[in-house]
Amino acid sequence: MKNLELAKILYEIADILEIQDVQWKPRAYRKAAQSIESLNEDIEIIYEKGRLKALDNIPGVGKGISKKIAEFIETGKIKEYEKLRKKFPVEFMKIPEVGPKTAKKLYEKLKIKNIKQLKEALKKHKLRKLYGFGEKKEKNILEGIKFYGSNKRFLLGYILPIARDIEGKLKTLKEVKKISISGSLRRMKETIRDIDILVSSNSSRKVIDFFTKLDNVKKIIAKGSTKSSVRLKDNIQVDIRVIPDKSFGSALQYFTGNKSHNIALRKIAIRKDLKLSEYGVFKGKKQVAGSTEEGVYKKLGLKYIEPELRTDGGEIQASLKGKLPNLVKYSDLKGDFHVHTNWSDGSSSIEEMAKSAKKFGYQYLGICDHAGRLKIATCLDEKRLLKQIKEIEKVNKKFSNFEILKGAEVDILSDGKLATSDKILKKLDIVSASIHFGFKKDNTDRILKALENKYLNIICHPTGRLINQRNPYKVDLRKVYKKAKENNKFLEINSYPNRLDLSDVNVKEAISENVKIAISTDSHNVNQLRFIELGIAVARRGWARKKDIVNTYNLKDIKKIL
DNA sequence: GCCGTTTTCGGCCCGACTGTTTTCAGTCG
Repeated sequence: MKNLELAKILYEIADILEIQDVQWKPRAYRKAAQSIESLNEDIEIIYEKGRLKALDNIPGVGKGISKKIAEFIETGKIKEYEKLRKKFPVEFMKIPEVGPKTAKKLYEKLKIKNIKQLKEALKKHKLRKLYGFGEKKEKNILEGIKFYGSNKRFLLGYILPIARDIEGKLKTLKEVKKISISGSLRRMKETIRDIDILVSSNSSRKVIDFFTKLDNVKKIIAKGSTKSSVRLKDNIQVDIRVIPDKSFGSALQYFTGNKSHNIALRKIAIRKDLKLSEYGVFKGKKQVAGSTEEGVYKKLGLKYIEPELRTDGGEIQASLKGKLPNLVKYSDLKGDFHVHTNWSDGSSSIEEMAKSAKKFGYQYLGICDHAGRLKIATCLDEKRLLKQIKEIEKVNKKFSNFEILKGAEVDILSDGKLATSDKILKKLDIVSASIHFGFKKDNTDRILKALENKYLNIICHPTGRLINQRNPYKVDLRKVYKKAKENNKFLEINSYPNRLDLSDVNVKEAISENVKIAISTDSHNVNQLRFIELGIAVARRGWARKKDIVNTYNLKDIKKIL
């Protein structure tokens, strides 16, 4: 699967074009890149099935970019990109604080070609000589380099399809008896360092040979008779381990982890005069469990623990006492509350989004385009919002057993007021509100004030963090939980891969305060509806039950509640 | 380079914040 590799190239083309002060194209390339990294399907398969026309159908991809994608799939390269990357170092703009103008100056005025040279130049204070550069800027760029260098984890949402693709290919081998993704990926951790795959088989060599020859492998790091590691072209490491079938359960348990969960289990085994390893549960030399995970937990006197809970964060005690939560299931959701359309910064139409949501098996879809007066992301002003309400009413007539909920994602202004007037909000089925600026302040009072608005339903991405990019703003969540509970408001788990906000830890706190949670994707095109599983995973990692999640309610009930 | 609310040509994200050159350039969301 080459989706991520291709997306990275398109992002880099955008950066270089921006350095050259090319108008509009950077935007187009970035939009296409975003769209491609969100795809669930292998871009090569899309091309194989539908050629250029199918590529052109991807939101944000048109005549020009689809040709470049085809070139990439057929030759492994994009000529234009190869040409561009010779003109400017592609890495510079990935450093926070370094934008197109700075990147250009570094290269043209100081002849700096890579990050190593940039570090040296910073040490020698060479940047100070440039117009507009001072002490602070120098310090900020240094910190930016540090951040960029330490940022080696991949986002769950973009890794899952790649891992499942590999899993699917391995499954076609007749030598593969059982197979599972394991490690942090199976625990659905928000970021992933590598992909771990576990296979049971009697002919491990054949499995490993096949694995190391997968078409996207860039480098074989290690290859033995039972395990192997490779690096894919998009730099993700994949580890495979092949074990005998009778040990599949215990190995899956072991390789799923996490480490301290495993240590705790082994201690329990010792107390019971048993031994637990990846090969099984043993009484003396006799294997007494290990072919299934359930069997392993049972033998240790534990109720089965879902992978998402395995953090040694109280799940083992809960399991011993039979007090594990009945977690919300991936199939429990009846709708999505927060998606965008081409009325604001999304790229699919209202009808396209609704059709896809219905195909997803949903009963409802909340369209919450940006609304306000700030004009960020082509916000809807009140006039256009009213017009969109009319349009949704019209589109709704085309559906049965499904309803588009009229909504908006309204900006929370600096004083905590909402950017759209109550008169308009009153007409909506669902009102979401978000902080989109002022991240450096303490935003507690601002959110508390917003929670007082009588038409508000949901606070979106309540902490504002962006994984690997931006820390959460200051906010006293305990006060937010309390007020949300009092005023009957919901807090969002935003499922977008780099948000996952609230986080698992926050969710656990919130539901212990009896706050209801809304899981939404914040989709900007039809392909992003799939992100919902990331949000559900966060909920599960936060011990949420079905009743804690409002979009497990059916259409009739949710309309009443809203 | 993409796309279509009215548009197949002509729009497309603008304001906050930071740091520095003290009046605005650059970055970010």
